[in-house]
Amino acid sequence: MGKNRSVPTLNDVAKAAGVSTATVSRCLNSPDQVIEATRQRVMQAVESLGYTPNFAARVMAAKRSYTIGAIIPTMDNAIFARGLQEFQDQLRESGYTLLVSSSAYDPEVEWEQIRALVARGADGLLLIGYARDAEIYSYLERHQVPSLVAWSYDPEAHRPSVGFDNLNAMGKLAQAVISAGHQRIAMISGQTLGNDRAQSRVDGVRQTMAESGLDANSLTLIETDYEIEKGAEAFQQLMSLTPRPTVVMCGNDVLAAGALREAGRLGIKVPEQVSVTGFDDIELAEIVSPALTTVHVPHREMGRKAARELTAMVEGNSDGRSICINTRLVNRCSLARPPRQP
Amino acid sequence: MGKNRSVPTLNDVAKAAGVSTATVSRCLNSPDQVIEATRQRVMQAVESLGYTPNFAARVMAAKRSYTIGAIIPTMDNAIFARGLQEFQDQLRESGYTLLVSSSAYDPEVEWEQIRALVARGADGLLLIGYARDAEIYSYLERHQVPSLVAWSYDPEAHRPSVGFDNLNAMGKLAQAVISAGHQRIAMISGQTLGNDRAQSRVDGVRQTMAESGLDANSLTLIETDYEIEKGAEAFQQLMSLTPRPTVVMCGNDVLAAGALREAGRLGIKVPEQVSVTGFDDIELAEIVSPALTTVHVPHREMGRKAARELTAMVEGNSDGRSICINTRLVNRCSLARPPRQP
DNA sequence: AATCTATTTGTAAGCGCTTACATTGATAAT
DNA sequence: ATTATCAATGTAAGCGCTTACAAATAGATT
Repeated sequence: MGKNRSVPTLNDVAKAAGVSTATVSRCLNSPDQVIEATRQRVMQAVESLGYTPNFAARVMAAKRSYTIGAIIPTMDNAIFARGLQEFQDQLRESGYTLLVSSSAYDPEVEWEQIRALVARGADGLLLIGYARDAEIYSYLERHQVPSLVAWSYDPEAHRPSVGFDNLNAMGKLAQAVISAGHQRIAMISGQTLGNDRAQSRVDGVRQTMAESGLDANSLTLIETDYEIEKGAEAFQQLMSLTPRPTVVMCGNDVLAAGALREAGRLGIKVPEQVSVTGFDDIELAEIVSPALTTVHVPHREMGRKAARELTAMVEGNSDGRSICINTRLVNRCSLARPPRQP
Repeated sequence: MGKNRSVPTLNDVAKAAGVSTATVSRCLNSPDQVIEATRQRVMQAVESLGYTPNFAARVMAAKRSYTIGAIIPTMDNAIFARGLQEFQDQLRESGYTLLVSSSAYDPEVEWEQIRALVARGADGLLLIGYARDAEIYSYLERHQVPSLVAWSYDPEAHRPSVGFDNLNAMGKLAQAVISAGHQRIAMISGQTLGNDRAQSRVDGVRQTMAESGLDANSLTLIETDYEIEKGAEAFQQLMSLTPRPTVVMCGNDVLAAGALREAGRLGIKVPEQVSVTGFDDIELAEIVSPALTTVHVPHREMGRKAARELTAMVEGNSDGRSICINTRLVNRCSLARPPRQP
């Protein structure tokens, strides 16, 4: 009641309960080491003082934070949302808190965020894609913070990751495109610089073209940011080419949605005049019209498995395995045979 | 070199540079208190040891973290993404780091996240909407953590907020709906329990109906989660009613997108047979077809202003003002006059 | 030359918690 | 009864940093 109005500490609780701070700490962290009667007294004191442990102090003393950090390139569209939500839910079940920050696709910012999270005592980190300065990985190693790569899976990379094979997934889609009869293929990709996922998707298309006897160099490629608006702009450029490509493969559904919007605006019929494909199968893909033919990525499954793997690493139960998540083609309406040659 | 492989501390740096820890600390935090020569020596030591300050220790000693926390209801769709991105960018400019967590629209989880963020030393908190247990606010007060409400603005609530007037905004849209001639109005709302934004939007419609001489009780209301799928389900229910509503006003664009998708599936023409409206004007609104008539919320402006206000509060330059952001109607294609009575 | 002032640096006391180790008391084994 | 064993609790040493205060040094002022 008439007590000091400032935030109560462990010490205050100890005094109120007539025990030592050690006992209070034990009540909170390993209750079975404390006898029932004492525990009740302590908990009552905790309750009545409205005590909440100070995290900074706890982290410092215990060198453990039960916090996992994730740095994603952007929150601005739904690409990472679903997977991350599942990641968080799974972590919560295991008693971890997830802290997220976004790097806006800027490596400098990402560096900064990583330091911030590590300095804050994150027990582990989720990173998107492999491509980043080696210095970052050695920094993490020095600080003994386990990290897991997600959204990418590359058997060659000897670094734990839970993701999917971007190259093959896009390759399969390209296969479908080519078997539909397309030869003049264009692609709107995200920036490939520092983005292995984007790069692999481009490579996937090229590789499949080559395997199908097409000239991989004939791929018309535009790189741009992953934004609807940018997808629209790129599509417009592509449509002004002669001869026009008969299909526009997009690096993800967001770009494809932009392309589709622009097609509507230009009065170009999809898929009758031009086919368009996406990647990710986020909700958007089903909503646009025509609905997108795209690659389905089981984001939730990825999030769940990533959470399991990362907690295992943090708790010393795993050195970091890699898990490949299977993607699959989703045939909807935006891909068809090319129009008859005029 | 042959040094100890563990993480370097302030002390290590001090020794390496031949100064006291205080001097090193000053180099890092208020460089102008240290003479040039010393500073260089210290910075060199910092560099060569690869030193990064331990945040927990710093927070504990300084009682200041330069961290702002935000708890949003969901990351699963784009409603909060744009505003939050701008919020973060603005904070970064002022030297703050943003940590985000999502509550999945669950008050318990929100409570937990708030505690987590406060315990982690967040200097201030951004919360979405007013509606939450009074206990939370008093907890924040006791811990002296300034908090700012966003996405809502209610002159009656005497609590700092940067947001928009949900009631009026939706009221204006209802006005447009009614002047187009609609009388059988249905609404698909988000859950109103514990969500003042959703509640206000419903109230806005009802109030305007009453003012326009319609019976506010005649509003057919379905409450559901803010998901595309749910919007679709609700729309289907609504369409099986007799007489059918002539317009379906949705609590946000996500629900509206679901409604539109379902309309397509059912072969119901929008807006010829039924009109549909949204709220938020996220990118989705422009992409669906027909493009949504909706309420435009300047999310970036809100994010920016919220960041400014919250940092001012944290730095003691403001006791927390409230700022009202103006919304505006966006007329696109999904709202038209009701069909002639059959 | 003596004194004062301002600037730069050092000393050391915490910040609130965890945990290794010491202590206590009770029960079991001899 | 004596000793060994064990569970419950207490004692106190940090964890890595900031900052009030003290000390030292160098000019400026008289």
